[in-house]
This record gives sequence, C-alpha cells and structure tokens, in this order.
Amino acid sequence: MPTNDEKSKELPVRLRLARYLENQGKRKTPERFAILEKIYSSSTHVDVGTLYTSMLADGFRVSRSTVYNTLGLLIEAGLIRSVALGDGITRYERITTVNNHHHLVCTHCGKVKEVKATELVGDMLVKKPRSFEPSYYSLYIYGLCSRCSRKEHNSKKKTKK
Amino acid sequence: MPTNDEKSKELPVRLRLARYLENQGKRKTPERFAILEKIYSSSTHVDVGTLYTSMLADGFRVSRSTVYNTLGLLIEAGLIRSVALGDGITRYERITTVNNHHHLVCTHCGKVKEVKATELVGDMLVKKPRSFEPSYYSLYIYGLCSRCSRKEHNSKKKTKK
DNA sequence: TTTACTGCAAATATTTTGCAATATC
DNA sequence: GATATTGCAAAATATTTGCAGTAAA
Repeated sequence: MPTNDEKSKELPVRLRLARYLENQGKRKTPERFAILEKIYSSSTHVDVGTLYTSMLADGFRVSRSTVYNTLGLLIEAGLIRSVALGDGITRYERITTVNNHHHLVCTHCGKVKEVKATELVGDMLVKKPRSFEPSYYSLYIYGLCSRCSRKEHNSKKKTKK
Repeated sequence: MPTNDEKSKELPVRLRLARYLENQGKRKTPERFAILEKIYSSSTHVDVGTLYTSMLADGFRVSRSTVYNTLGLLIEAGLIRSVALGDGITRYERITTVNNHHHLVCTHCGKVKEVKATELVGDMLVKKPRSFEPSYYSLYIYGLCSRCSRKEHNSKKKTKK
C-alpha cells in the first residue's frame, strides 16, 4: 500500500515501486521495472499472455513465472489492479490516484472506452464508508456503445446465432 | 441484453432468463436455471470451481463444460457479471438494476463488503456519456478495512515476509 | 422429429511449483 | 558472500473443443 504522502504527491511509478521494494526489503530487479513500465505504457488493459509476448517482442527476455510473480507483487504494492470484463480473461491496468478515469464497457461487443472522471461524475462519495479507509475507486459503466445500440434497434427479436 | 421494460419492472431472474432464451430461440434447460439460481442465491462472488462443486454437493449433476457455457450465456443475457478482485481468480456475481450495491475491497486482506448504493453515493451520473447507452454500473472502492487499517498503524516499515 | 444442448474425454491454455543458476544488496 | 529472485521444465489447474447421446420444442 502506498502511504498517504506518496499518494498526494503522485510520484512517478518507478519511484513508487522502488520505495515499496525498499520498505519491504525486496530487490530492485530490472524485470520488475520493465513489467511495470509495460503495463503503465499500454493504452488498453493487458492480459498475461499479451504482456508476456509483447515484452519478448520488445526484446526483453522474461519468463512467464516472473511475469506472474511480478503481477502479484505489483498488485500488493497497489500499483496495478486486475479487471474482469466478462470474457473470462483477467486483465491488468495501472492505478492512478490523480487523473482518475472510468470505464464504459459495451455489454454487446466488449469494447472498453476510458473517460476522464471529471467528464462524468459529480460529487461521488457523499459519505465516507464507516470503518473503511478508501484509497481509490474504480467505476465500470456497462451498456451499449453507439454501434451496438444501432444494431440492436434494427434486429429486435430472433437474433439467431 | 434485457430490454428497458424488463429493467424497470425488475422481474424475477428466472423469468428474465426465460424471456431471454425465448427471444434468442434458445432452450430452457434445467441446467441453465439451476446455475443461475446458484449464483443468485450465493451471498459472495463465486468462482467456476466453487460453483461446480457446490452444485454437485447439492446433488445437481452438471458437467464443467455446461457450467462454462452457461456462464457465457448468462453474461450475454446481462444477468451476471464477472469480477476480478486481484488474486487472479475470476468470480461471478448477480446483476441487479434496482437495489444496487457497491463493493468495498480491502487491498490488504482481500475482504469484500457489499454496501447499499444509497448509503454511499449521491448523484452519481451528472452527464450521460456521449454515444453510449448506460445499462448498469459497478463501483469498487479499494482501501483498507478497519482490521487491516489498525495493523498498518502498528507495524510501519520493514514488514518482512 | 429436429436439432440445440449436454456430458464426456481429449486437447489447449493457463498458472503454480521446485530447484539450479544468477544477480542484487 | 548471502540469499532473494530469476528461468526453466515439469506438474497442477483451468478452459476449450469435438462428437455421440439426450431431451427441449
């Protein structure tokens, strides 16, 4: 968990990871930073397979075990988060406490669009939950994207597969 | 996808599934209803393994393939949703459009608590997202539960594993 | 009666584990 | 130099697929 100091300043991730590793007495291996960077630099949510192969494609040699290990560690550290979108594949995405974004997930085609938090949400938390210390939140809005919404209109009923 | 009529009335799930199957020209098999019931009646989010074994424990014979098939179908139908909590296991939970609830996820011990939406959130959507037809949303608040929050206070730094 | 769906078993894919080699501290 | 961490290969799990048999409609 990042401390409150770290959160309010929102240090670069590499530093946040470094700090976490120091506090925990863990080692700063290149693999850990490379995987972190990869997740933070990818525009979409990535699954383990894609992450692994795209690292190799970048010329960075890692083993699958290390990828799995590191994902666990980064979650522990509060730097990434896993997400299920409904297709059974677990994906991972960065956590940012400032510049928060939300997700519009199309329940029909599965497309995910990110939108800036400020564009959508007003005063979200009106009451702090009792006996719970909130750190960040994640909002997923499910519905139909414009394309699928149009399709739905045309072919009502009997949409044989 | 449930139609708008269905949503506003919030019919019993069994009926909503029945309707979906009719509209799609699919069959009303006992397995589909049994799996639906199981998910809707379980207090926590369930993973595939637990779902499968607990159905057998109830004396209901299903195959794993059917469980997987059905989960996909129920997601398609907009009756359940998959969730990733950070431990790599994909879980499933019911979707309710009325009586909405949110999730307090402890980033330390992983405990998930459900809270009534109205207890936490004020006017959430201030603007409808452009070219997107929202159907329901899912809010996860990550942070520390009271137990873990207390622990954290005591043992700052050097929490060797 | 037709054929969508189930269950089974086998094929894939995904994740975990044990251990020797390596690199961080 | 001590040992946490990596990579590899093998083991354990989880998921998908093909197909014959079953049961909804």
